[in-house]
Amino acid sequence: MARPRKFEEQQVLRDVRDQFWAVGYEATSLDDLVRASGLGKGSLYGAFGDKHKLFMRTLDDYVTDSCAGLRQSLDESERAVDGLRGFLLAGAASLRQGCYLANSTTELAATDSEVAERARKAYEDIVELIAATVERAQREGDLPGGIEPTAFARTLQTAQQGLVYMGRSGLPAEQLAGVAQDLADRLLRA
Amino acid sequence: MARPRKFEEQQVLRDVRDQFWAVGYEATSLDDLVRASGLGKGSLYGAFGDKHKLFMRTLDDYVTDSCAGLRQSLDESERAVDGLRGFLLAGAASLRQGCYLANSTTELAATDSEVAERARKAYEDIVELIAATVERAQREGDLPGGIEPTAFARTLQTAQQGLVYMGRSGLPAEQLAGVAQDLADRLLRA
DNA sequence: TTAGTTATGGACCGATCGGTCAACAACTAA
DNA sequence: TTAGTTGTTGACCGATCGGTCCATAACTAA
Repeated sequence: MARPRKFEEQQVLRDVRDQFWAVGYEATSLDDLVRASGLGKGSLYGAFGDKHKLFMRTLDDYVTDSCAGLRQSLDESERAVDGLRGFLLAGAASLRQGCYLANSTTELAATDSEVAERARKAYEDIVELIAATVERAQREGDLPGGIEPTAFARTLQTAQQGLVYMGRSGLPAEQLAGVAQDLADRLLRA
Repeated sequence: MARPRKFEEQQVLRDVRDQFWAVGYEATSLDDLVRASGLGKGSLYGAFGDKHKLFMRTLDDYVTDSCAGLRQSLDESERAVDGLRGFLLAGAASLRQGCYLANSTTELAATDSEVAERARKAYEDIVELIAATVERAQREGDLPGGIEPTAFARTLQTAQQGLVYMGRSGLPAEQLAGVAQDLADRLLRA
């Protein structure tokens, strides 16, 4: 290792991610990242590669952490349907900040195939988690057996992303919360 | 007028909008706009002002046209509930391209108050249109009278924006169409 | 101590950014 | 015709972009 790094990698990645998150990928300059991380340009390049590699790293970490958190939240719910409700309501929590993956996908997926592919995989993974929980809710008698789990999981995911977007668009928090309740009530009734 | 303009304003605005739409605001350079419009930089500035003014103009036009189209589509529906269903399904039509307003809002609303304000107004206008159509559907007996029109309009709008986003994220067209049908069936049942 | 290795940080690079401007072209009114 | 006005064009501007490089610092192994 010779000379040791003077920074904590995870902390730097979080700071960099927050900078990208705050203003977007294109609007973030290397100087912004230097300022946010406290590192010099050379260190940033040496440790993480160029701007795009660094960005993809923060996006990967975000997706990994988010999926792990979702899995845990779903598994922790004694009744699966409560987990599904929590998943929906979570979409109304981020407000103006939005979701890092959704913001990045909207900005870049049409022109950046790496981002597009990452998003596709992430949403497929989430659908799998949700679908498994839908099946559990059916076994627990909280959702009709006739529902096709994967298709319904996509419906829930779409509703959740709608909430995320309406929050980003500036819909007032209390109105957004009302929509979230309404959607949960309508989509998760037995 | 002295020397007449050699370009058609509406056509230039559409070309410029399509360029912004294709890659985003920040990723579009003035040279891109010169190329897309066929005009020189000076002409573009003389006619529309700077990059941001030009962008806001295209966004305003898009919102105006979209709202007019929606109003017409809703009014043309013999049964209001069919208009509402059409509104939902329309969210699944744009696919990767997404919605110009939604793309722009996600990219810019957090840092550009003009865009944020424009988006907020647009979505409020749309909620009004939808709410009026919800009331009509109630009078026509296709929706329960107990529903609060404005709140339910926001629920439908949120679901529609979820569809728009999932399309942008790359969800395959046939799956997106399935989600749209599913959402319409679940949210618009009497 | 010394030789070797890696991390640091900012000076520096060519390219490109958004925006300006002056010379010129194309019209109208007198 | 001529004077006045407006539109067009691309050369040009300073600023900033993403990225490189290197002198130096901070360590380890011999």
